[in-house]
Amino acid sequence: MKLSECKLFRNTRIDFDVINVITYPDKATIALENEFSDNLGIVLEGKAHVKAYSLGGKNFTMNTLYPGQLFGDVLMFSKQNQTFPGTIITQGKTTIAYIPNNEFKEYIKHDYDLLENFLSMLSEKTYEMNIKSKLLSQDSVRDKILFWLYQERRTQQSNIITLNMTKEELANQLYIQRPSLSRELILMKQDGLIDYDRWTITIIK
Amino acid sequence: MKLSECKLFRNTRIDFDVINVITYPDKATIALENEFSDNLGIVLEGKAHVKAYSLGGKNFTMNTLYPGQLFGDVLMFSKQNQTFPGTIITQGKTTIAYIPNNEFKEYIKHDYDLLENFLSMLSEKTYEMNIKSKLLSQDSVRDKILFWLYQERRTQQSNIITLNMTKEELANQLYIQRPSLSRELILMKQDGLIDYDRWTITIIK
DNA sequence: ATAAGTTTGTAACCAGTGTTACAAAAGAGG
DNA sequence: CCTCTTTTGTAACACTGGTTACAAACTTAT
Repeated sequence: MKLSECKLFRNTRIDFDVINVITYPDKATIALENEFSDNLGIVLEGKAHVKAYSLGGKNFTMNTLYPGQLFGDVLMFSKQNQTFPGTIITQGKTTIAYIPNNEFKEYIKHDYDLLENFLSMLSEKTYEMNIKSKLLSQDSVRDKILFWLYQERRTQQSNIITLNMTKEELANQLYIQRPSLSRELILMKQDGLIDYDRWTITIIK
Repeated sequence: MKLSECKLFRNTRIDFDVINVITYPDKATIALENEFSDNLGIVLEGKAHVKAYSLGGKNFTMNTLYPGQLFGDVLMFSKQNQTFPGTIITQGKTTIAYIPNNEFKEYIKHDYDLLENFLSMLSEKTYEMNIKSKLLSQDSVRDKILFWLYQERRTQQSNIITLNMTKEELANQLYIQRPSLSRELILMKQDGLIDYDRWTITIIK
């Protein structure tokens, strides 16, 4: 993805030539949990996980950054000297563009479209996190599955939910264990709530 | 709290006379989950809970809004027609100021201090939510307590954590049950990790 | 078609925590 | 000082869901 194609720069007139771009190999650590940030990062190619460690020692993925998405955005304007909530690790060869915070703040002062794009992306990030909190707050495995299904029904506009991932990955997204997911899907099928196969889950009622 | 004292308006020159202010009684519902928003809301007096219902039927408090804090901010700039993540309910007599989205967007275009304040508040909200996600991701009651204690140690700058709430409220904040909290605190005391009484918890190691 | 690798289903076990109910302690008010 | 209310401790129980391990089904490559 080119910088000019990023949502952040839609309708804007930034001189992209001066922006620093770095390509990382797989599994590269590009920012550490609790580290400070001087730059806005924009993922151009590949993807990166934001991982944090729970006190029990398990690490969990807080967020996955795909091309066009930002990191360091939340830290740029918070006045309390905050730090990265998790370690950012590339998944496969990944290209990142960096813009120093002070430069970006100048851009934003003089380009209202850039500002609107930035605000919009920040808001959507916050919204996503809201949804994640809600998911985590569901208190049984079944409720987590249902919550996820209802979300997907809205975005996929269908009762037949297509899984674009393995059950293992789905379990990760739901912050539950794979056998627990398996067990509960079977029970839900028995209860007539859903039907499912390898690639889809159908919401019956 | 006066509008002029709100963090949002620090160093700004807004004409506060034109802003609509409403005072609600206790337990008033001022916004519904999944409702759209046309206004930025600013809490001036009292407080309000943002509550959502889990599928199991339990309601849980996602967030509490205190004087100076905003709601509807995340919805104003998100382009995907998003809605309130929870129902907003006053706790005690509560005063709210409203600014229509389109007006606020005009203000922000022409007042960089207002913009910086807004961005800063939005970022801090996102940061808070990050912390909440991390808390929810801790996988045992003990880890949740420890996570909370470590957070508090940072903000209170002391190993002696002052509770400004009952154990019941603390349990709510940690999304666990009060007897579970009680039980685990006793075990942690036995294990020599903490000491505690009604008003404080002391981190020993 | 066969073999190897991956994904999913299945079962048994049990630790952790929600639930409930009651007792004890602390605080508030007269 | 006594009573009433709120907060906290305590105990027993049930049950969800994590854990582990293995089998079955499905993919993929040769």
